[in-house]
Amino acid sequence: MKSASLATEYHSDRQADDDHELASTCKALGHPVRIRILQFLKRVDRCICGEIVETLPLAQSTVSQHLKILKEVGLVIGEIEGPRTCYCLDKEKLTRLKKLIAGL
Amino acid sequence: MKSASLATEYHSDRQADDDHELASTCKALGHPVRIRILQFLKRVDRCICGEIVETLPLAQSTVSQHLKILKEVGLVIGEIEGPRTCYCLDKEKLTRLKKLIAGL
DNA sequence: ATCGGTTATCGTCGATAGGCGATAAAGCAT
DNA sequence: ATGCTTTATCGCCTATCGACGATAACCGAT
Repeated sequence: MKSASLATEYHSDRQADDDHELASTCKALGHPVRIRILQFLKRVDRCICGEIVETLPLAQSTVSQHLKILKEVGLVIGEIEGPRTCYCLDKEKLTRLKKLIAGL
Repeated sequence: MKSASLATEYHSDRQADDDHELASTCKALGHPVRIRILQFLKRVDRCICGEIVETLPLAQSTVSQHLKILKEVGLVIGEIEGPRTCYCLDKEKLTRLKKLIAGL
């Protein structure tokens, strides 16, 4: 059961979904360390977690948390390769973000 | 006194400033209500606070807080007009955001 | 089977975010 | 001066964030 609220008066459900997607993606980008991680991944294309940890003045567990957040919104993909995890950007998701931002 | 840390190894100060600007701007965008406010301001160009409150299912104080956050990062400008405040987008800041996002 | 290397998760802590009602502040009108 | 309208701020509460160390989980090699 879904009631129309004042808040959706001017917005289709489709639009509301976009709003939430954009907000949650931006929230994930709302920390300088996570921006750095994205830029690093763009430069190196793909790398294992340990390399990312080396570039940052943070504990391994903290970096792993940031990577988890980026994974949850789909900006980053992590593939398990034996004992390690290989990370890379999801370029499609990044493109979609750019499109949503450009529409503001 | 500024020491070079491992974290800045691949980043100029200029780049670090951009990272922080982008992160804090994205952080401000990281809530669906604030996305809605920006879109509403785009549609109506400019309006007083009360009109924004009417479009949202939130208390006036809550909306005022969201507007404060958008003002702090410069996405929104608030001009006091007598007893009320007139809000509008800062299109230059929005353009800069789009540029920074496009560079990711 | 155990060890070494790598990454994810847990638990904890202080700080911040997000919501609200109540109240202050400011300008206009009476 | 008193009110009325509008907006900002305060205080409170709960929930989430961000950092860390410790530990678990996983795999490959010995």
